[in-house]
Amino acid sequence: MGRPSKKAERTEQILQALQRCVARYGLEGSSLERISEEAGLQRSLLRHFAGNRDELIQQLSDRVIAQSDQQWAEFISYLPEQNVSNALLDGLFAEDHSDSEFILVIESLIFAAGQDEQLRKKMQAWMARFTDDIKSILLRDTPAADDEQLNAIAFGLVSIYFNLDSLAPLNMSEQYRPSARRAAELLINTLTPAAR
Amino acid sequence: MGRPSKKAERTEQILQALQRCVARYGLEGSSLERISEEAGLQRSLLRHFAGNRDELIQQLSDRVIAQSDQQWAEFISYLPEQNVSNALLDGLFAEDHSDSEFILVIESLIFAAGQDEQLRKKMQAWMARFTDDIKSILLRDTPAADDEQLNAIAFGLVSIYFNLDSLAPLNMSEQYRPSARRAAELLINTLTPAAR
DNA sequence: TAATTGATTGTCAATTTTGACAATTAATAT
DNA sequence: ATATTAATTGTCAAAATTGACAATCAATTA
Repeated sequence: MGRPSKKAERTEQILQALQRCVARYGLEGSSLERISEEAGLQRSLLRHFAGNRDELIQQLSDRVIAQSDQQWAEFISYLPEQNVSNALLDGLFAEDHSDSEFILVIESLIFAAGQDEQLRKKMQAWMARFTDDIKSILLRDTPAADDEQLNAIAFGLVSIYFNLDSLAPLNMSEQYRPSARRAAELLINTLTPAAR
Repeated sequence: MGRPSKKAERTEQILQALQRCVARYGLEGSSLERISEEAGLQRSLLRHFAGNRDELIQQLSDRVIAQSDQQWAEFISYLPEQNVSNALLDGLFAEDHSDSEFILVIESLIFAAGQDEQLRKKMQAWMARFTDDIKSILLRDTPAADDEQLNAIAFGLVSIYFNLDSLAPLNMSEQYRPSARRAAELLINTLTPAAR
């Protein structure tokens, strides 16, 4: 009995606000005041539902990583059996799929990982998963590919993908998107030149 | 007459400290306290020599951009006439040339540009210069190259270069450096496949 | 030596940020 | 209706951050 708990939805509300703030002002720039304003909740409620500052950041990183893993897994599961490289390009560089806010948060977390041992390990593992997954996707079209070359291409794709969204604060993402997509294409085609 | 001014050296001292702090804690995380500690000067002296917070950031961005332009111009001037692409790769991805601190500051500035009109314009121009310069370098080896492809490759190289250093907080730069270099090589070779 | 310029130190108040908790209000079950 | 659970509001103090300025000390020139 008793009043029903809103902890779940409130926490969601708070973490979403935190995510928006981090994408705009960075981790250090996201004061509890700003977050509470963004969430439309009193600052006391942040503490009540989500704990203090450290706990908030902890939860944010867990949440972002989990979200990323889930969306990425979903994306992979929908990839076609053949011609998977094109679908990968679409997924990474289609305008309507892009979520620069999300990537900006990831990058903020990577940056902050320099001062946080735990966070560093989390983000290291995340990054390794990401590149490994791209490698296995690429392997579907070219099972005999050289591993070193796969590493290079996977890293290149991740770089281009990240860099494109990291230009969002400059309002240059859309200007560079075609170049980004084409560069990624060029990279992939070094693996399967016949697929042109 | 009067006591000789140390403004020049002190300002240099302060901006170097600020640069180190920004690379580690980000712009918002670089409090005057931290900067003064890093510089080994009293906080009052920061204000005395370099002004308030906004002026500090202003000067940092001007300084970083000027430094970048100068070093980059120097680098370009030393490039060979032929086989320039290899020299470019060495310059961008040789371990001993790498200056991740510098790139982390650039990235912090790009991020902060989202909330600062002036800074945004500066960094937009900086980015445009950077990619344009890379394009003209690539043109030396392959004067007849397609412009769209050049744009793509230039953006790809910049992305790989940036991304590699942005992994510095994860201690993964060295792990990924060979892949980065090779990916860049693959991209360039799409322009001059004969040069393999 | 005296005057002058500027570095250096120290202090103070205003503002922001954070953490903690008490008091109140709302929703549910018995 | 009442007890219970938890959301919500409000307040307070501690700490951190910043801006401003006064006072002192150091180096130079006339």
